[in-house]
Amino acid sequence: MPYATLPTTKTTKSHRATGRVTLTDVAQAAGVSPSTVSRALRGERAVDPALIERVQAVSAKLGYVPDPAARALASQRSNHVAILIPLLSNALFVDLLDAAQKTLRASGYQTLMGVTHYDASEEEQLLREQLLHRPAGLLVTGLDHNAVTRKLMDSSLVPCVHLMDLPADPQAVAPYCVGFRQTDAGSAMTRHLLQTGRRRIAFAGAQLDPRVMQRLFGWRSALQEAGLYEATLEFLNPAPSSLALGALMFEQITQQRPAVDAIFFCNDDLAQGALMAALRRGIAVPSQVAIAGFNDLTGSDQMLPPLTTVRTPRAQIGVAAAQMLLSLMRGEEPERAQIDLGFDILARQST
Amino acid sequence: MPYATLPTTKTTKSHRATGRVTLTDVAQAAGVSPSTVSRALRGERAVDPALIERVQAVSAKLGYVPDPAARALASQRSNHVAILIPLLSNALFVDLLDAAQKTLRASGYQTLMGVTHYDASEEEQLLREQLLHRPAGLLVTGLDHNAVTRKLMDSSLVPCVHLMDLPADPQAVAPYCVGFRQTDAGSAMTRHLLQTGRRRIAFAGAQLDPRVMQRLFGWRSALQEAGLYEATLEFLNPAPSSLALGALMFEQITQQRPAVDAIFFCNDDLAQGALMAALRRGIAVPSQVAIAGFNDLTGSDQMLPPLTTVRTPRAQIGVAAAQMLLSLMRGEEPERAQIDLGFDILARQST
DNA sequence: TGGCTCTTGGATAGCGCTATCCTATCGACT
DNA sequence: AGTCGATAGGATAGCGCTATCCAAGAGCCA
Repeated sequence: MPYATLPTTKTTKSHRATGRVTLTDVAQAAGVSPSTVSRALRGERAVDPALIERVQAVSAKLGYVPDPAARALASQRSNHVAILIPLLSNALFVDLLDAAQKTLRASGYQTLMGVTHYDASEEEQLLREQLLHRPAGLLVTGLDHNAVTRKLMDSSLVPCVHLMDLPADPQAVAPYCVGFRQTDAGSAMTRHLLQTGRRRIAFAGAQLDPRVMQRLFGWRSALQEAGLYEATLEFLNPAPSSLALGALMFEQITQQRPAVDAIFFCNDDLAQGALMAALRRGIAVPSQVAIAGFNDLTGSDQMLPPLTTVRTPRAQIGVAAAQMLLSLMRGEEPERAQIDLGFDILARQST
Repeated sequence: MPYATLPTTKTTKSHRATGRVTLTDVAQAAGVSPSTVSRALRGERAVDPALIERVQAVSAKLGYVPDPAARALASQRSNHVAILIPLLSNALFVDLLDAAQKTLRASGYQTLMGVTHYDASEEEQLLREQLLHRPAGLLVTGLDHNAVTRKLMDSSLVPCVHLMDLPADPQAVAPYCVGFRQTDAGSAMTRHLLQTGRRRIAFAGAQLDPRVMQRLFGWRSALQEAGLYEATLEFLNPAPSSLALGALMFEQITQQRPAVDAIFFCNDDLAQGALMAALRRGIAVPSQVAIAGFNDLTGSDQMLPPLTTVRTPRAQIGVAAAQMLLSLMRGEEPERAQIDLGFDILARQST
């Protein structure tokens, strides 16, 4: 092994030695070149199986761990995956984050979280910062981004998967998406309410992000089909969702439109608040007014009465999107650019 | 400007050129050395103010942005701050994360999140991974860690602030902590229940993490002081907290010990579930049994009746801890190693 | 004026890897 | 045999920055 006998025993430490076990240390101990160690440990190119084993053994013995910064600098790729979500105050996105993060970590990726607060320019800024770290992949919520953001995503060449939404065209070959059809979910719930005999079905939406708007469109089209749509049945409030806002909206709706016999809230936070308000007011649910929510958040099954809602596969979306991203990062082409994970109508006692 | 006239106009691009605007580009354009650019932009050492201005102008014109990987490699310090929290399924920690993340980002730090699932060895593994990125700082939840984890934290020399808990000794000079006294909060709530005339006050705890245990100790000591402590008033369940579990525990307690006139739940998830269970069962709160929670989570004020709870300053803890960490990362010594942000008893109608 | 420190800018060697180019070897096929 | 291509290992130049050492000049005092 000629390599080990080269003048490698320099005892004069550099003036910037860090004490870290480096790839070169492993190479010397194993009697091979740094290139070989690098290749053996990364499974890059063809390396003699016996050598791979030797290198792995030596590397384990020395406790060698690659330096991510050096790797990122040399290869122009880090082991970070950036994920952009609108809010941490909505359990929906936290579940998404949790699932994606867990899946990515299992494959050795670090998650860089960015919170956009539903602000396109903040999203742009965050993306800019995160691209500096040359992430190996990108997970972003939704399909609506400003032009600069889209351009950044495209020109960075970083693999990217969109969460929650699907493009209108089911045959689209781009972009990569994992989610479900918000519009369909909106009309499905509305149809469920129609089936239970409701005729004046209000829609209550907060935050008014793209997904809420799609649910609104779904509700509209279902009501229009039934010939029961009225613009005054729409109650929209741009404030963030909360139980308190749900309670407030419930009181507004029941006062302004006493004839309303069902309210479809754009998410469970609002609906839970409405149920509590109904209890306080002594308004019977569902006999006086039916209440439906969206997302099946924790606690919705514990309400009085238990809340009818749409169960959305958010954890599955996080996992599937992470898996799709992992395959993209391996350079593979997923069979489908879009994955529709569907939804379920959970008909409980509030409707 | 001699520097600009050096043989710097080599048009033969390297075979690995990345197209990025580098510090060297800025140096050439500004007619100074790379060292000067580096120093001018980082505010390191003394640099002629006029030069600083020129460098900044040139750097802005060229759109120069430092490469974090190169920086991390050269300086052995990244702009990452690692934060370890037990769970994402508990809003408490998400609020903490949100606040800390926001504060750190405003100062140019990227947050690396790690979820320990209350598992000491998972915490150790996460810390190990995160230390590889040579974080500039560390935020960890709680003071209880296994020996290896503590050793890793110490020997890494990375500034570290602990969240939520405070050491028993109020005069301790280490470690750095931001939180409040869980034990005191536990006894304060118990005393509040005693003041409202309750005599048989049960404690219901889930998850049984160190903070829950401290609240338990606080409850115990307050009851012992009042001469009302009985071991059979303790109801502990290691499962994670949830509304459903709260409902279950409420039913168990009211069945096993019908004479109990108050239940102090270790957190609001459980307490909210208990309130809903009471509604379902027709058990009057607070007249038959008082119910108290902990943390003042979202929705607790919307319950029927509104939930008495302990308002904990979790967002403030996140901000203050991040600020303390920022000053430590600047090399400053905080005036106090511990910051006690206290708590409030929110006496609402459930007690 | 000589020698001293104190400032300020420049030169350069890494930080620890990977990408790229090169070389040696081995078959396989003319 | 001779050529060619494929395979597997080695050598080395960066990746883009910062830390360290140096040098030149300024200011100061005896």
